[in-house]
Amino acid sequence: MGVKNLSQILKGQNIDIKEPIPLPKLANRTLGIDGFNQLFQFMSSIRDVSGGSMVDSDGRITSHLIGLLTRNCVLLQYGIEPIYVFDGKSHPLKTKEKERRREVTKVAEAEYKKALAEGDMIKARSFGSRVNKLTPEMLDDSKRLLDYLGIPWLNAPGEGEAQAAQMVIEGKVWATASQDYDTMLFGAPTMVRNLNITGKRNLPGGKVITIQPEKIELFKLLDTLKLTQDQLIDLGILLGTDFNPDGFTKIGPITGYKLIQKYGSFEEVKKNKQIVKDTEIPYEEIRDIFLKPNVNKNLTIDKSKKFDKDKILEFLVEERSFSRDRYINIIDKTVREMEINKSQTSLDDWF
DNA sequence: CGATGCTA
DNA sequence: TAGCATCGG
Repeated sequence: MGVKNLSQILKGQNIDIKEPIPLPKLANRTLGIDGFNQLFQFMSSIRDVSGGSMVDSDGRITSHLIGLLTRNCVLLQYGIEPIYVFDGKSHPLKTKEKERRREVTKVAEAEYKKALAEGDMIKARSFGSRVNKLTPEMLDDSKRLLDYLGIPWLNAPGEGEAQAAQMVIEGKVWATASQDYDTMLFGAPTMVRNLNITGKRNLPGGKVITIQPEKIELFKLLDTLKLTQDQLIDLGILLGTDFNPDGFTKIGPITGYKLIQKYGSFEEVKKNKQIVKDTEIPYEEIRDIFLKPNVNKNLTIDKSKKFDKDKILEFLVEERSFSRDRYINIIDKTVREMEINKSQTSLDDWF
């Protein structure tokens, strides 16, 4: 989850580069979605009362399937075309970050079990949401459901985020749908934030704000921050990325931004700033992860699969204990809306 | 997460 | 009927 703090820099700027974009305005747009990222979001938010995952009658986890079904039905109803991109092999430099995440999961799991044993459901829920493991079976389930939903998916050779960005660059998809700015470091010209969180969201301190999807363009981001793409990447490295998760002590978004503004590049910051001088990181290699990412170029997206109501129901109701009554409405509505979208599109083509 | 139910 | 709580598997 590197360079998350980048948004804090933007808050200090007078220009607001975020452009609100309501879901209907995304009709007929193709969005590249980081599959793993999305599945983890579903895993942590879709839980039972005591903080556990949702499971079918055989004990297999279904949280990710509930999320995929409901989320994508809404997107399809708006005529939005999601494409899921799954991570392939991660870069060796990401090992440390992956170990850190594994450790967080381990601690959360222990605390979760402890809270359950003590009957502290508030605590159990809190820690349970951090126990997220994605098994190969769950990944297979997800791809199977996407097939039945008629949603294309593909396996990236490396980072899913990087592959999605490449596809925006090539014009294969209109934007990446993401929550953090990593995708911008990979050079995606357009991203959509908050695609997932519609409506109201509770903030710490009892405040409630209304969240809506917003479009962010790379050129506006660079213009506003007066940075080049290379400098944006260097700034990311100063703040910490997945490939140097610790960043540098005492360098947060404000200081990091000032340093890049003042010195122009990571090398120059390193020459002049003691803490950076003292910390050994393979910054050239990290740069290359963003500048020459491990991606497939000019790949063809398989759009042959169609939304198949019967297969969805067969899979989820027969195999995974879903209630037909509960989900038939959203499925039928999706079929209806997609028909309307189709007839409108063909009408537009005619005239 | 998003849909639905309950309450004032 | 808006706003919060809870359910779903």
